[in-house]
Amino acid sequence: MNSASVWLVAGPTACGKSALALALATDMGGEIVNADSMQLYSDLRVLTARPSLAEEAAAPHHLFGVANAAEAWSVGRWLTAALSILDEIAGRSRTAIVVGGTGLYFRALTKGLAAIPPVPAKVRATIQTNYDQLGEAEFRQRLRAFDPAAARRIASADRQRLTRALEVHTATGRTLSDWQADTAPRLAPGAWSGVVLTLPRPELYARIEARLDAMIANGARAEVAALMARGLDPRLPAMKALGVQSFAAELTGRLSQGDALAEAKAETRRYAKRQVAWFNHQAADWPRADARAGSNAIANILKSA
RNA sequence: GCCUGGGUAGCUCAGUUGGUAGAGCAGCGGACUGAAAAUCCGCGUGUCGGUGGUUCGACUCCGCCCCCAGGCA
Repeated sequence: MNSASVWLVAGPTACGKSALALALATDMGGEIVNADSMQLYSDLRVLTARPSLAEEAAAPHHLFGVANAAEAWSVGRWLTAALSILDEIAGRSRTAIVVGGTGLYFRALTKGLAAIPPVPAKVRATIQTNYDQLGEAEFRQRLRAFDPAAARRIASADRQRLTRALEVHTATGRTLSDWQADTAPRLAPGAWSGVVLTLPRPELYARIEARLDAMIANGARAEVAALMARGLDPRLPAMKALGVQSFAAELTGRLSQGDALAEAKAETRRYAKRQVAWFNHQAADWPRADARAGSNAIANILKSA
């Protein structure tokens, strides 16, 4: 990347990232790139707190609402799309402001993602069946024969990672550990600067509370009803967006309105906590900034980093 | 004012015949390479309303006081 800058703005949900990104973009004449795994999908604008049409009109926005809930995007797919957009923005000599709460996406950008080819659906299905038949202990035993490092490293009951490891070996003939050891950053180390936004826990939780209340007032329930009416596979990523299951349960009468909202709030708080833990440990070397600081203060941090 | 039932974790509650207490929810800490708003691991956080007494020992028994919910007045 050349002299044009790439700014990465990370932080927990509801801390004010989008508003800040917009302020930075208008101040700098920059363009915003989404780094949020759920704002990728077009179906849940309200529930995923995606920028409004008016906000999107105020500055160029990329990768927001570009996917259909029926599709399953992934870090890899996002990374490819994001890199090509960053390239275009650099071509215009403008500042790219990559904003979102998905830590893994930032990691893929700054530390790389192993170049593992897509695993065929057939292989995945076979491995899932294997897991069901063998049970965790035996499955792990089988994985150990091919990829002892992965078998050792993956925590107990972590089916998702256990099956992924065997899927990769089956599909590529090379172990996941091997692939992962062979990973390089996609953004050159000096070509970007990042900041992690922080907020005191009580303040963050208060904002989450207010945000969920606002979502309800803005039609989140209808959005979930429309999504559920499509009868999509519940395992699709978009179906796992925070609140979808809770409000769907409310629609079928399994949860009361109050309980569904309370559950969605609790899940969002736990998510925010996981994000904070991720950034604290995976992006420990990024500068921090209070999310309430103005865009000027944050722009200065990004410029000097 | 009297009667009854309660006051135990942030909340709702459990606690056998006296041996300093435990569940759910909430919360807290952590892991993290293609589902990552995912997936997973770990942790009870407590003047048992207060105060006297009985006892080697009281959340458990007794007295008094305070608070809450019902009932009678």
